Amino acid sequence: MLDPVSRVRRFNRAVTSAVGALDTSFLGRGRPLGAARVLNAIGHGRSDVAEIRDYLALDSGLMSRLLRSLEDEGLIETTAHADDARRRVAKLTREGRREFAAYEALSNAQAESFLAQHSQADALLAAMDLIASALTRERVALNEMDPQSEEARYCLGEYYAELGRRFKQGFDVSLSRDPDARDMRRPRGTFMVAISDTLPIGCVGLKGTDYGYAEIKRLWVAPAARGLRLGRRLMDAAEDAARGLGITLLRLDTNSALPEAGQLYRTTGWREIPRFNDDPYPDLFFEKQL
Amino acid sequence: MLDPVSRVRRFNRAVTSAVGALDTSFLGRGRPLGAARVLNAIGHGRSDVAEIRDYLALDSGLMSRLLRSLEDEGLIETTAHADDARRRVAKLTREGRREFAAYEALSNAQAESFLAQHSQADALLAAMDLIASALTRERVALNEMDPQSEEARYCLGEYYAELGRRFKQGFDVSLSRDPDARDMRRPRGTFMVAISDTLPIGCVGLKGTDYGYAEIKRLWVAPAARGLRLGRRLMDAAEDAARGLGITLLRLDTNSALPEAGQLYRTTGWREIPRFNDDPYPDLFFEKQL
DNA sequence: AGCATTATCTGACTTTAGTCAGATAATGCG
DNA sequence: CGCATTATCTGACTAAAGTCAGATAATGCT
Repeated sequence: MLDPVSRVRRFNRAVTSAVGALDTSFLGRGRPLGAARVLNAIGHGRSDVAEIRDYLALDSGLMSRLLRSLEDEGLIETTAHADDARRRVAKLTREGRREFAAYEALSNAQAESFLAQHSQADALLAAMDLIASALTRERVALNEMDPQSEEARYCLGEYYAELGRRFKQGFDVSLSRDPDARDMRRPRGTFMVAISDTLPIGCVGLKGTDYGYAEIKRLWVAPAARGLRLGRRLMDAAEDAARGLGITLLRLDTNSALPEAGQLYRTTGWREIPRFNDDPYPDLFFEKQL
Repeated sequence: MLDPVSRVRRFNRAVTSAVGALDTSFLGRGRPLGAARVLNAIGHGRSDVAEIRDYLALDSGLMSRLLRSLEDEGLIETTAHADDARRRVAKLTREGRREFAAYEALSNAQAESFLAQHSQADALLAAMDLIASALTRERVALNEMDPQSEEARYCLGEYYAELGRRFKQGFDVSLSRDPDARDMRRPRGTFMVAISDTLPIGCVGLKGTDYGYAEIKRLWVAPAARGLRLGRRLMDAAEDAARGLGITLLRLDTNSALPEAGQLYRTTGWREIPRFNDDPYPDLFFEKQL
């Protein structure tokens, strides 16, 4: 009744029936679920037929027929791939875009009505983020992105907000040594964002310097994604990128108010060194030889 | 990307594919999903054919055929209902119980492996409870139960633990006037447990006294179920039960460290009165004329 | 008793999903 | 160039799910 396994199974049952209702909504537009799923995959930017087939785990014969039926409806057009005429590329027609928008509106309305029904939406959303992150853990992509991209800026904003909450004295970016975006772009450095199904849930910056080492900056993992060893994955990726750039020495600074960060560094080959900058926030300094 | 609707939709996607995997596990025993679902419904105690059909939303023709195929496999037996020979009642045979147990083992193993894969299981379970409660809110049953039943004792244990956390001085049941279970059984009183799909998520006691009034005791709502107005439902049910028992005056005591409780009482027709007992914990006393 | 209602069953469908063995055409590579 | 490989398509299936119009028998109600 109250053991963890029962609780997981209760969640499964609750969600299965809710998701069932969600699926049937996709049937509200007079189209079989398979065709609707393909249309939506195309609408969400997947154009390569093989990619869609792979994503939706469809047999090639079935896929071909579904594409044909969407073509007959006038919702998509397929053309040969520019580089490889065996492959086909699908895109929405004007009418297909309209139909896709209708599905999007349906999904949005469903999500909105769910939110409207529940007063404690914040707690609910946090719980949903946590579960979604856990379920998609193995599908988290680490993408190199511009430090001024929308995704990167979102992560940094969350990062600063968290520092503000966790430092006794708060956190003001302008007092800190905010790294120049140019130092976190190739060839001087890089910036990586962990994306879980479109949602940014973590980041790390590699900042080039002129002093014979590079710095790790802005390591952040969304609260909903903690415990999934994402911090370690981000650090590994940053170190790999550094090696690729010919960097042999890394440094970073952190604060003892972030014990999980210090713990991560200590267990992954970093050693504590004396202060190497005059930033007012950090009180711990590390170095790692690659 | 980060708006609430996107977050809900991300959760839906994550859970849909996870649930898909769950469904296919039901196919591992050489039986179509429909038949497996019916077998499991019967195994979980649903015996009335009409009830199962309703629960699984099956057409009567389809249902009939699924029952036949399970009968042919020797997993179930159907008999006419004792009171109404038109209705049929299905129950598992010995072999059916064995097969059902195999499905149960599969589900448990799946839940266990999910838990094993995730280090922060406590946070994950709390999030799952919250979501499951929200999704099944309209299906929460208020059952009259013995105050010494397993479900009731679970609720009371959680209730005491929460008082311990929220009272500055902690909470020790033995110092409080722990109501005698007999006073919370008919005809003197009653005890109700809110059950969401097998999980107790709230309770309330109605305690009879010899002083011309009854008391409301042990009103508790699980953290995962707050915000769903369950406290109000429990109170309404307790008041209804009191009316049914011919009780016309209710009293209760509470503590100002539980502001949401005081708020609930004040907005539902209770008025504050002077202390009417010598229990060391409460500092607020209410009364309501029915 | 007579008649409408109800629960289930049966037969005759259709639709959707999925499988599999080739066919066709483009590409990569020695 | 020739041949293996690859991506897609077509035809010929099967299985599962679902629909619908009666048939059958028990029940409720007057």
